[in-house]
Amino acid sequence: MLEDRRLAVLRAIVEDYVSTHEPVGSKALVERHSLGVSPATIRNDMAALEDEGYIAQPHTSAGRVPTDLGYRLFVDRLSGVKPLSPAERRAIHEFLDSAVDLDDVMIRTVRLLAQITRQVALVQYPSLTESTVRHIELISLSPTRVMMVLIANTGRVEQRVIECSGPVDESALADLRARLLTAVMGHPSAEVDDTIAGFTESCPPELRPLASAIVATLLEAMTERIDERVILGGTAHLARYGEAFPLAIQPVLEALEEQVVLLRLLGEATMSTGVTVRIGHENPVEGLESTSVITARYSRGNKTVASLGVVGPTHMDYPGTMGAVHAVAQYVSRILDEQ
Amino acid sequence: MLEDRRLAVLRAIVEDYVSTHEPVGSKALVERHSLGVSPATIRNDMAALEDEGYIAQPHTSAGRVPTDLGYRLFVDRLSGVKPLSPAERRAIHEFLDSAVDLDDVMIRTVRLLAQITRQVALVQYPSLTESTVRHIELISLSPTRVMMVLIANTGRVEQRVIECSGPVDESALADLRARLLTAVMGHPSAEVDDTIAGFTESCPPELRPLASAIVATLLEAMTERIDERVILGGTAHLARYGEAFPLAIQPVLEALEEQVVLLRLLGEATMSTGVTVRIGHENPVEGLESTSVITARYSRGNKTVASLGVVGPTHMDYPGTMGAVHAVAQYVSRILDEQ
DNA sequence: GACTGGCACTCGCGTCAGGTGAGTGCCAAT
DNA sequence: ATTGGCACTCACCTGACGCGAGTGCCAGTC
Repeated sequence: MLEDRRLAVLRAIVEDYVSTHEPVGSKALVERHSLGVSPATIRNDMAALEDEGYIAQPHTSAGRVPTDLGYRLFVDRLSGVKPLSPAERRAIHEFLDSAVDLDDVMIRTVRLLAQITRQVALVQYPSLTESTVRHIELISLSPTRVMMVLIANTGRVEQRVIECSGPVDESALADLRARLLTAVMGHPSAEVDDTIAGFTESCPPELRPLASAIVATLLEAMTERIDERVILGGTAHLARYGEAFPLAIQPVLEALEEQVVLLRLLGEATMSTGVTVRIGHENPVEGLESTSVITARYSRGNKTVASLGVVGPTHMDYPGTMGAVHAVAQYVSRILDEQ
Repeated sequence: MLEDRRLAVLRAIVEDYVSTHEPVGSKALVERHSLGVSPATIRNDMAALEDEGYIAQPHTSAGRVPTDLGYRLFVDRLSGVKPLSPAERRAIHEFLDSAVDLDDVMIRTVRLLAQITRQVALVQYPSLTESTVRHIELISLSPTRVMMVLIANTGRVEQRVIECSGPVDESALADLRARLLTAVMGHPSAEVDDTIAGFTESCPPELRPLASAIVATLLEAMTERIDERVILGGTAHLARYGEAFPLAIQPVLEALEEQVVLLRLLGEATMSTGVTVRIGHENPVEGLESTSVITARYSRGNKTVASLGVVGPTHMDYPGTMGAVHAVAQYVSRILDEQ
């Protein structure tokens, strides 16, 4: 009972602080929420919450502000995931449905997510490891240069140029292409390592130098570039906070420019299902200590392929943002399935 | 003579203001630059410069600050383009030389440019119109879906998926591919419109439906997506200005998120040679009224293919930035030529 | 034992006055 | 044309002051 009200107070504090961005005091709290008790009682609860580390005062004689720990408790126990309105769902659907190819889906997704959450949005391209090889094409650019185009079933395309030691004729290339296709087509990229193991040796001797160059490039494309691309949108929202807030935007912008960082943010979401929330210091990335990151995985069929999410100040609307991220991830999965 | 000194004063004001970011007064001016006259004289010159609109006072009893017009005069008549140091040139060369493909060249370029100018950098992908078609590949993804991959001599690759009304067999596809190649290979993309004019009719009747779908997609890829991609780097530099400066970063970030805007910035550079500078209100883009944009074209062979540049506050180091943009454009051209 | 009203205390913040100094415009003198 | 001198203007800093929101604590009540 007592415990219950304390949690209700915490919830009220988080909600008020998120909407006003100002420290919230006991009096304002009883006015805005019908808690049925007096400010003095609230003060006692607040003191307890502060002892336990869920809230803090910026300075004596100021209201309370939730700590990272407070947000954590709020997210874990006090709030659900706010579903989007039917109108919003419809808007998402229409917006994403008119995408023409994978690039377009990704770009539209990142814009959409930034727009509805009013935060910085991140979208990771479908990963090659989780996808299967749909086609490999070898195209001769010049006598000694071959371009390899790798197409995954997610629609993603990787291209690589291979420099050959000697001239390559078209028929050899066609032969190799056919052999490669039977070796890897339909296999998950992750297995290509294995399926391609004896490939070079299985070719006639005169093709082997080229074959081994191609295999090397293929493996490189498969492993090194995995998950490589993340796109970013809505960075302008970072500047919306009227300065002064504990959100110096420079380190955040710097962090967001590093692909590696973005990949860590999206990749380390452990929960395989649902929405992952990382709050303030829980973030593994320097520069993002005062931001929260909300991510969700999206999938193709029943395979998880990649993640998307948003980055915003710790004092964000968690239920709403989580709902939006979740919904967008679902819709992206649906779009990918349709293709 | 008198005219000469006035210009020298303007130059000194611009230089001081750029380095200190504080309004510059007559006394400080004679101290820092050996102008050989007294502060009072300088004050007269300043009054004249103010009348002519080259400088302004933020408020009475403050020093002077250059206006957009002042910077314009400075750039046009008072400053050259500062060449980079040999060390910098070497660094550029090494950094760009290790790029492995076109994407890599672009990404490295934008990072490099952002780093050496300490501004926001823009790099446009080589345009298709200015390039020639090196290869077209048709790949069947499923019985009714064909992917077209278009490769330009710049290394740029465009892919499109074509939905067919009925099933397509491999041999028909191979036939079409061969016909397409003879029709457009080696032609500048701009001419493809013409060279492809009678293509559909030249095919045997049973291929025509597919042929016309492919031609439509090809033309669309050629025209609609022309120049489409610009990449951005170093946005964190925007946050470097200690607030308060007449550079509200939110509108700038918003403007920079629009591909259309970026393309206008890079595309409208009229001078075909050298470096283009657009200062403050000269910018055609809303949100960038208090920034300057410095761009240069880069080329492949002797054909201009696209532009790159930087965006920064009007009070930037023009000679240095112009030098850097120019040098990077040159190096990118060289890299493209080598490929 | 939980809740409440009352009360003294803290301290950030906005306002105001006064002083300082950089910078200016003007003018008479050279 | 240039210069030194001089009065004037403001932005900015500083310290004093009062206000008010918010707190912690305590004694009293149900």
